[in-house]
Amino acid sequence: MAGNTSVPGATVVSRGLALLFAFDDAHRRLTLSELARRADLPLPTAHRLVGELVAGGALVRRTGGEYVIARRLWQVGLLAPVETGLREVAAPFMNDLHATTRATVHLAVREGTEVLYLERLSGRASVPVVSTVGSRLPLHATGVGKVLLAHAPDEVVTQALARLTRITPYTITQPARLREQLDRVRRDGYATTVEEMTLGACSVAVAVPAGSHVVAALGVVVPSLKRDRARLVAGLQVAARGIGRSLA
Amino acid sequence: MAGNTSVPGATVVSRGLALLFAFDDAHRRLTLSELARRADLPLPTAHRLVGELVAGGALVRRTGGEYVIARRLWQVGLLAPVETGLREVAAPFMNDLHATTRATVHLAVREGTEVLYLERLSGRASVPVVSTVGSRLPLHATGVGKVLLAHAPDEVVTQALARLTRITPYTITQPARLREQLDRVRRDGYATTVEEMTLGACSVAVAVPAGSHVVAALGVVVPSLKRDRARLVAGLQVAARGIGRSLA
DNA sequence: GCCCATCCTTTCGCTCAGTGGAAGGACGTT
DNA sequence: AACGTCCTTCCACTGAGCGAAAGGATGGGC
Repeated sequence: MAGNTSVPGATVVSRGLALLFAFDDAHRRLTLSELARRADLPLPTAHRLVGELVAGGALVRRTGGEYVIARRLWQVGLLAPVETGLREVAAPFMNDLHATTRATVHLAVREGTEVLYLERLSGRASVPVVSTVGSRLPLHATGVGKVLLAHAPDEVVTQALARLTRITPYTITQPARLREQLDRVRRDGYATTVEEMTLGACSVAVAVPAGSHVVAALGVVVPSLKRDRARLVAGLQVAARGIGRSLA
Repeated sequence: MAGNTSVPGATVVSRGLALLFAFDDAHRRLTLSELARRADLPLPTAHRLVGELVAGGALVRRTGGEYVIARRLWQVGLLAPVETGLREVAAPFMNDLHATTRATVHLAVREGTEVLYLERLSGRASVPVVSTVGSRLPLHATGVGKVLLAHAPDEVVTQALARLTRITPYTITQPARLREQLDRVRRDGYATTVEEMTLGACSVAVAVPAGSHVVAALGVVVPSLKRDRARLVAGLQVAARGIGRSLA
């Protein structure tokens, strides 16, 4: 009378991956029951699969019973061809920008309706920065996100405008106001945010062109825009144009 | 009369992972049959599992039939806690070093009898550099490797000396000669290589201390050591000491 | 002390997902 | 036309995977 009632179409592989993909930037350590919940698996099943993932070197169990992604998976993940050319070309320009501004410098691309951070150079730690390389954030609340959205197909813009999540009191949640800002971004050639993602952090970003297309966005995070917005914009544009030229 | 003859102790999960771990720095793109060979699986089995890995977003099939690690796995891999504290602390010091030397700068730790590269800042591209972040190389043929070996337990040294693979004509393959060099590394406080890993590339490296232990190595790669060995050693030692102090 | 919650672990019999030999197809080389 | 290598599909057998249920372990509230 016993037996299984497993969801049809769910292979062991897909379940194993569901467990791995249960981790994200906000959940780098998960307990067994959290994993089971997030991967939508019965606890005993999760228990066995997680055990196998640990045995296979994909996860590590820490003292305390929390699981984290193993070093081995880090090594394998780094083999993925994620905008390799772009990142290589951008690196020296980002270094220069970082050296002259001392700000946090970001390189990001659009992935659906989110920004995907490809590269980051941390500035003096006084400014809080939430983004991490590999992490994704909504397009409407970040400088690089606004730039990417301003150059995205209409379809994407519509989709993004439909769900303007409030993150701080300053996050723009009115579609009309964001539309207006996107127009301004296209006209002025740069985007800004003022504490829309993180309190105490402002940002400036510009588009990285390749031919006539925009392939990425380059941005900096600073404590305030009052003083040197113009200088930052100029620096960013020099770097972005440099990257664009090197890509051609 | 048909049936299976699957290897005992091999779960689906372990096989899936074997397929993922079939990728390495020298094999970032693999065909189905290469995958099957490297993971030691029958072709039809590999075919099905790889299909599931693709469906699950862990692999991507490129036009031409080659598989590569998917972007999604890159994102998950980056969540692994791989010497996070060390890398964060080291970043600004590495930036400074990179700015003053214009050389390729490396941060690495020992993993068994290999060097694991944690961080890299590329210099002017004229010098060939094989290491990548996340990649591993033998300890005896790299600057950072020699430093790490010089401060490794005897057991590890013995193991490493037992297999001194020749990589270039200048690779040190005589145990006695390497032992002598390791003594010198401990005495002088730095290691060098001269085209022992890559023709046309030399390196200098120093230990990163944390308290009385060595936790990592910091190195630079340059086209030649003739001119500015002393300057490089000085720069490296300042940076390494800075990192060590910040870690305490 | 006792209860209840939440976590993790193990057991166990059913059954279907996983298995891989065999066969077939696509392409290129000799 | 005969061989090589690659990829794909088929299919009958079966043991690997399944998860409800039960059993521990721990911690907090009263």
